[in-house]
Parts: sequence; structure tokens; C-alpha cells
Amino acid sequence: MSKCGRKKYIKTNLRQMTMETVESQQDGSVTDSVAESKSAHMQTQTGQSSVPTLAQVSVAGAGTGRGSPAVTLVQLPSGQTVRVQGVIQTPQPSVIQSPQIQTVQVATIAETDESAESEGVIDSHKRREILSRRPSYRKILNELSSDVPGVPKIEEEKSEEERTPPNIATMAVPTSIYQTSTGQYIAIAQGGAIQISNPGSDGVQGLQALTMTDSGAPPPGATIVQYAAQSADGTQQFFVPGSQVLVQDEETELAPSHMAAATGDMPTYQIRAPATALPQGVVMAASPGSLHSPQQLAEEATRKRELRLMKNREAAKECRRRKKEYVKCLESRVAVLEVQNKKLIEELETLKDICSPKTD
DNA sequence: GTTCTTTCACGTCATAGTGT
DNA sequence: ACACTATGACGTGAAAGAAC
Repeated sequence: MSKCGRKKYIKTNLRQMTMETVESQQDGSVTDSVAESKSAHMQTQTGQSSVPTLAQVSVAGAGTGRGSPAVTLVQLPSGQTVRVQGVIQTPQPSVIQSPQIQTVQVATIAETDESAESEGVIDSHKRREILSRRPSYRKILNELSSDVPGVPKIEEEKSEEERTPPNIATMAVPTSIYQTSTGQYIAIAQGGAIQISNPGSDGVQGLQALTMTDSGAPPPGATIVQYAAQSADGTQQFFVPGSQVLVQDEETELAPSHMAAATGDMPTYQIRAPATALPQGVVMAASPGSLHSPQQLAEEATRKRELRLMKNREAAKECRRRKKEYVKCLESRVAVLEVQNKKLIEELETLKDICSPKTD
């Protein structure tokens, strides 16, 4: 398999897995579209052999799941109807709480029940298109964290993934978070406070505060950044004029004349004119000042582009993190459903034994 | 040891969705 | 209408393991 093909295979599997889980959580059944699109890989993973067994017994009141006691009428092959108190006492809250997906579920199930055989191909295609619409991991996870206390959450990954954000989370609602190429996080809060956190360091230790002080003294287009290092003796000020950039200086202790040298373990920063290819560890400085020459305009465009790329970079990272979390949720959901399925089958077998005693 | 395969993470682009 | 964000798609490179 070529590299590209493999990637598509993986992506397809991921999407199909999402679809399967979404569709199967409604009533435990698997729709035809899922069955036809299921890859061999997923078939081996999710032992579906139990589903047909359930399908042989007609279960009335499947819709009683939402908000009503889990008493189910089970019609046995012999014709008897038995009230069954299910293993699942209350409707299990779905791991996936997105209203968007819920809507899709309803449509899918309705189609499956009524006219799946006639419009199968077209509908499954449509369905796939709908289902493949972008899920909002943010919404899903927000709802997960607030609405569903009983749902197994992925704490391990959170603790692992949020090892860097916690340093930032202690701040007052940052509006922008940047990560330098050296791994440091620089957050700009709404109040103008800048905080630098070292992901490698533990908690507050790696946190440094930079406070914006609009003292009026700086020239137009410049911003005074007050360096309030925690371990430093005093505060230091340096200007970040309009089209200049603040560059983290990893090794040298030399600092420009307009910037006091950092003390102790604190990193030093240099202010440079933006090159065509920006150096590592660059933090864009605000430059709302007036632009005149085409060169300045070009610089501004470059700066904006770099800023946009940097933001998008961070957004992509965050998105991937959420996606991983989301997939983990789905996987745990699958595990839960499989266990429930097993229990239900066992329960059914027990009931069968009770209701149809052996004749010999 | 070298080559191939697989997996993972990343950066970038395009674009739908959302807020102002 | 515009700016911004979130996410899918794509290409790339590194790391790990398998096959030779």
C-alpha cells in the first residue's frame, strides 16, 4: 500500500469508526450502511457476531430508553411476551452528546426502519456525506466534561496533554497563546499581561510574568513590556517597536542596549528587524502604527502571515489533541456497549431458559 | 546493517462555521 | 462583510519495528 493510500485507509477507518459508534448507540443495532462500509479491520475488532442473535427476538418498546424505566417487552420465539427489567437500569448517557450528531442519528434510524431497502445506495451515500460532516470536538468535549458525570473520561490523556496548558490556565483568560520553537508558551491576557511558561518546568516555577505598561513614554507604535521575572531582583523594561520582533536568545547572555540582560535562568530576548524568514522563537509585536512604503506594507503582510500561520499551528495542535480525546471517548463507548451487549445476551439466554423449560 | 513498512506528529492550506 | 477559528486534507519527516 502506498503511503498516500495508507493514510486514506486510516482516515477512512477513523471516520467509519465514528459513524459506526454513532449509529449503533441508538438502539444497539447496526445499520446496513455501516455493515456495508465496515472495513475488515473493524470487523475483527468489534466482534459483531452477537448482533444477529439479538435481532432474532423482537423487542418492543425500544424507544422507552429515553427517560423511562428500562422495562422491556421481549417477544420470545414461542410467541410469549415477557416483561424484562433490563441490565441497563437507566438509559446510558451517550458519550457523544453533540446535537448535530443526534439529529443525524434520528434521520439515519428512521431511514433504516422504513425505506432503507429501496433507497439504499443513494441514501447510504447521502448519509455518509452527512455523517462525515465535521464533528465539533470542542462542543462534544465541552458537553462531555459538563453534562455526563458518569461517562468514563480520559483523564490520563488530559493530564498528559494539558501538561503545558496548566501553566497558562492559572492566568486571567489569555487571548493569545504562542509557543516558541523552544517549547515555551507565551500568553497574552486580555488585560495586557504577558506570561511565559516553560513546559519543561513544573507549574509556577516556569512561569514568568510580563506586564504591559502603557506609560506613554514610548514612541508611537511601541509598547513597553515590563519584565517581571519572578526570580529576578527587579523589573526590566524594553521596547518592542512596531515592525520589530522579540526574539528569544537561547544561549548568549548579551542583550541589546535597549534591553537589560536577563538574570539567572531567565531567557534573554533580542529585538530584531523581521527577516524574510523569521528566526526561531519569534513573538510578533503589535504594530498598529502607520505604514507608508511598499516595503513596510510587505513587511506587514509577512508579519500578518507569520502570525496567522503561528495561530493556525497552535489551533491544529489543539484540534489534534481534541480529536484524539474524542476518539478515545468513542473507543471507551464501544467498550461499554460491548459489555452491555454481552450482558443483554446473557440475560436473554437466561430468560429463554426460564420461559421455555426443557420438555425432556 | 540496510531497506521497507507502519505509526505518529507536525505544518500548511482550504474552507465551513461563527462572532462582530 | 469581514475577521477569526476549527477542522479536514495533504505532504513530510522521524522513530520504531519487521524483513532481508
